Amino acid sequence: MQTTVTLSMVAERAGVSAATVSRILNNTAVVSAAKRQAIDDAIAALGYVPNPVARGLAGGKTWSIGIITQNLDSPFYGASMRGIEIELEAAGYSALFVSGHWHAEEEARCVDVLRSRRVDGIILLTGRSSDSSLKRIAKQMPIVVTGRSLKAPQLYSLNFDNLEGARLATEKLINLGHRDIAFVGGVEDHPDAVDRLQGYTAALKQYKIPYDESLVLPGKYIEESGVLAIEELFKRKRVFTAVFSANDQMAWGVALGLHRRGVRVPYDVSLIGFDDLTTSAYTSPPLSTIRQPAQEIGRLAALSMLALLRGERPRYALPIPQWVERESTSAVDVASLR
Amino acid sequence: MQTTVTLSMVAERAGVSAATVSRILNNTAVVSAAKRQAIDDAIAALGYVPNPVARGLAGGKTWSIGIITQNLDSPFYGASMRGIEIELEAAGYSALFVSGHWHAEEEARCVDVLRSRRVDGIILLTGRSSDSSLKRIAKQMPIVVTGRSLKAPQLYSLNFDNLEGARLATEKLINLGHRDIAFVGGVEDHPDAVDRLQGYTAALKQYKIPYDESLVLPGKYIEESGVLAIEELFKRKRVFTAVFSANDQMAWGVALGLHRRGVRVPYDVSLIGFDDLTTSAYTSPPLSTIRQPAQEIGRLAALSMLALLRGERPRYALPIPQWVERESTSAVDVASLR
DNA sequence: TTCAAACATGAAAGCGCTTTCATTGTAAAT
DNA sequence: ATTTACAATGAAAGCGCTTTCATGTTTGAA
Repeated sequence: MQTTVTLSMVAERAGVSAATVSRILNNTAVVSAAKRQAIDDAIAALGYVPNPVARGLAGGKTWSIGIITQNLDSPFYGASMRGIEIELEAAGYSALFVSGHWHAEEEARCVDVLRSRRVDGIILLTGRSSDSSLKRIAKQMPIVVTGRSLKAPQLYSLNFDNLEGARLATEKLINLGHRDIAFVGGVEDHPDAVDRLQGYTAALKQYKIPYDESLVLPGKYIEESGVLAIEELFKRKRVFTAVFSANDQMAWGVALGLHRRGVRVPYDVSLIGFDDLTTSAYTSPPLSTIRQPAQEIGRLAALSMLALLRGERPRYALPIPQWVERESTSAVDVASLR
Repeated sequence: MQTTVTLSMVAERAGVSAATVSRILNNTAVVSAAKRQAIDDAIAALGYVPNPVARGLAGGKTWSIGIITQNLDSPFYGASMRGIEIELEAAGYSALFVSGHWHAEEEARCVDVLRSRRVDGIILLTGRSSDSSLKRIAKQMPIVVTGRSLKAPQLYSLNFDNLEGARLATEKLINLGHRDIAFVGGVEDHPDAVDRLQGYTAALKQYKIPYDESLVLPGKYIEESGVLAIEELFKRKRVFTAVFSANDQMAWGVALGLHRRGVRVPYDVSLIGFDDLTTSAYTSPPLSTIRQPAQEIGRLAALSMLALLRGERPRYALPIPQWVERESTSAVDVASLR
């Protein structure tokens, strides 16, 4: 702190002007090889590190980008954040994480905070804000959003095919002989929750299995919802041989609910989740699920932002949903049908 | 962006000088009530928001504090980050999260990044850096660390009593009649892992149970380690009726390893973890564990930092370890001893 | 060889704010 | 009434960097 090396000190030592040093730092003009060498030497000798705060003020760029995540402590978003960090750091940017807690209002405040911090762009991980408000933000700075499809200048969206993922999950269950498949849904007004429910019904229709409302349970994407869903299901006395949970966290809860009732997974009931969180490979039994590559989503979001920042149009797309078979699913055992 | 309101615009509208506005903003001098009112009005009318970047340059404070966590996607650190976010935001600070991945070297780089970003302070969550290097950092800016006990000016440490926690866990098992208690340890050169092993041996000694090396397994604090530990244990053919895992994540792996061998928790073997991650309440069966309040740790770390920043000496202490009984532990069943 | 065009570089003006320093005006002290 | 000491405020100098703008040099075409 006391001995902070500034650009002008570098300039002086190299015998050039501050402007020239800046030019080299930002690669913003041609500089003679001799001076370039002198400057590089001076930088090395002094151990100079540019001050991002000053750069921010002068150049208007802060080299920081804001990430609005929904929960800092969600396993899913954690992985995405990691992916973002990896790519952003490699590019010399810093990430400013703030969380919106599934609240459009709070999200708006997050945007304000980030804007006041003069971030160069915003990445919104599956937010609640309206499409139009996102477009408005995009008028001021680049923004990339996940969890929806949207087109606008300076705005890029990365959407996972939730419908297809859910369809695939249901289809797998059907192919294993299941007909009475319960569905535990996600937070109702999330687009992804809607898509997953649609995927479920699409598969049913595809295989000519009648849709039965009594097999569909509401959920909030947290473990507790899974437990409650099973309780409700038993209360309804509806026979089922399989459960498709709209995310892994709820599936863990479902497993517990089943366990409490003495129902064995997968012998009595098959269970499939959605997301493929790390932990899902280590539950007892390990959970079959649909892989949604959280970290990859983060990486691609960051890469897209970087492209936007360069003025390019990103060309990234998320991988397609993948079925991960583990030990929570098995062919339906006709004998054990209650 | 195009219409960014600056301090001088406020000053002009209020008919005062920029200096006076600044003084009010920072509460750094007495200003007559009339002007204060005029300025407040102008700020409201214009919707002025101070630019932290400019403030950072001019005042030397960036109102941001750096958080070095080990993994952005760890359930434990996630909760701590959340706690930090809550307190910091309330105080008008922003958090800059970077992760060190249990690498002293990487941690040092993180410190450099944060320093170059001119953060006002650093919170290090259970890092690998040496005590002396932390003290060196403390000479430049305030720092609070968790996971160790250390005293120095501008440095505050928040340590959880891992030894007592582990002793407590082991004691509970002993009180349930267990004598052959396996221990799955954490990353060897972590102070907390060392403490937890010591807690385990302390309880053994306290109850006059001989320490048996063949019951002690190495681990890396990740799920996989738990699975491997059980495999190793069976390979060793050592009888055991309980397992104490040095963290919850590994305990989940232990549960799976046991499940694979057809061993039932808690009927055949009792299992206890450490941390009390949210998910542990929803495993099948729910995991008994020692509660380490991750979010509270984060909150207290942030609060301590805020105190340090004010030039005060923090007076916070972590809660003592708490036993959380769920369904993975039971009294030893003499009949089922193999 | 000459002149315009292209190039390399420095001086200086900010970016939006804080903070010293100097200057008022005013109340207290003589 | 006059001096003295503050209290309130403004002018201006930065904080460390980027970016015009202007200037002196080259270069290449005529």
